[in-house]
Amino acid sequence: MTEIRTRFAPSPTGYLHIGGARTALFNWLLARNLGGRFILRIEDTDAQRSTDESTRAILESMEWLGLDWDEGPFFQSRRNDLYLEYIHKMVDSGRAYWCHCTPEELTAQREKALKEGGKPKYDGRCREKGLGPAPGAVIRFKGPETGTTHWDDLIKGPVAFDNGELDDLVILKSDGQPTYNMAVVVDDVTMGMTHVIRGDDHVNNTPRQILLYEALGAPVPKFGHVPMILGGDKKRLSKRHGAMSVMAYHEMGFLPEALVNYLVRLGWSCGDQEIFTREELVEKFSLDNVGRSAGVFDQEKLLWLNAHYIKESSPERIAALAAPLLRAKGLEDDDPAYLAKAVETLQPRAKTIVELAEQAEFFLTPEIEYDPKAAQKFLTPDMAPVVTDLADMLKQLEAFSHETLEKVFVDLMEKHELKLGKIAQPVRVALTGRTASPGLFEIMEILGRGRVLSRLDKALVFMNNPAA
RNA sequence: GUCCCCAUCGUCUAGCCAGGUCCAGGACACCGGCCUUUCACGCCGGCGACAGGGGUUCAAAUCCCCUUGGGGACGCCA
Repeated sequence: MTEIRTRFAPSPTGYLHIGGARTALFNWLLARNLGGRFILRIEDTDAQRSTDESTRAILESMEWLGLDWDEGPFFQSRRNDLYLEYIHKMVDSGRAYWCHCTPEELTAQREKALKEGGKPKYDGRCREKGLGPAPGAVIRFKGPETGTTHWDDLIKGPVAFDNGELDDLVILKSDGQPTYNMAVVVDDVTMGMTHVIRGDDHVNNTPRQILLYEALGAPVPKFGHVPMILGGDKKRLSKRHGAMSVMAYHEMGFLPEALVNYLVRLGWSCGDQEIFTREELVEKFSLDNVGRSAGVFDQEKLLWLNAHYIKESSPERIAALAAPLLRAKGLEDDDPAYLAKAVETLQPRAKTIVELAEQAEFFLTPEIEYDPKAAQKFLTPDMAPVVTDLADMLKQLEAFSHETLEKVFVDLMEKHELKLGKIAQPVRVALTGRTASPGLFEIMEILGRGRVLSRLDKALVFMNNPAA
């Protein structure tokens, strides 16, 4: 069997969104699974809406997700001569013709057809006129008026369209640019695509494109249409459902492997398995297990996967990801190992890097700020003697470790006849400013004697004079 | 309006193609419990679905038809 070739062909009219990312992922996975090649093509024939900034954003997103391409990126805007060559070849062979209808006439035609209960399509009035080029003229494909066009969709199975449903689509715009359908077909033919995996919203384009392949005498690739992603209200996913862009998820503190894992499982399955390494994905992916129905994007599940991958990652990696967020708040430490130690205690407690960075603040802040409620409840005058004792005992401690600290607290409990919980919470508030944190002995060991003592001192001041 | 596609717990899904082992399995979320110095993590348990109606068959979540519901497409956008 010859090497398969897949592609991802976004138009640079905005950032790479979740749906596009999944389409790219499926193409990438198919190519990697079958040992084929994955091509990236930028469809920028719409000069009005395409921007370089969008192209950069898309490439950045692809890279962040780890979807590397073997060829490209190719730009349609630089291949105009090629499209023109094919288009004129079709005119010469009688498979296409010039059309002089104005946009106004076409709109009128559509409205008329709609009123009569039909499909709003071009009526083919210029088909047999034998017109030539003219200002404002376009070239249309001369499609068959009878018969059916069908294909065996890799995901949906057999799909058939009546050719009578299709009108003569424009292949060359009046501005001299090819239309999407034409450019795509010429590209997919000349780039040797064997598999075209794209969004469900292209199903209606497929019969038209197949007709173009046939008119060009080119082999028709296999098509696979992946279902759309919907919002919670089952409507097509859009901005009002929340973040759409891949990089927004990056900024919200998601790990790329979490997004990839989530996206691939939205529409594809492999028995009951939920978590996949990239290697497993490449090994196990198959279009056979891609579902046919649309799926609702569920951020809760994405969050769960993200939490999972945060727990699984090395503290060093997570620390490196959180460091910039902390730095932005003016929190930094000369010793990267210190942050890594701190982060390690937070990994089972955070669902996003953003969340984790917030939780890590107390490790770095020079001055603890108390949550007012927490301070009021736990930093009470009656606890001052206990905290004073604790500080004294800590000063005399030889080794400042989890084990020795635990021993200190046991002694403290006995001396004051208090349960651990009674002592732990005030100390926790003193050290972190909050009532919830990683294990007390853990954080004390990491903070070190100096920070712990100064924070206890500050707490004592507060306890003895809560009004101030 | 016309055409195309889809239909299992709230959500993602397994099962469907090769009907019986499915009074339907897993995961997220939710609820309860355990663990515990707090919060998480983890572990255990619970709630919860074959859209409806006809067929075919000894037997249907699985096959066929209809209805309903949902989505998509009907551009000189891609």
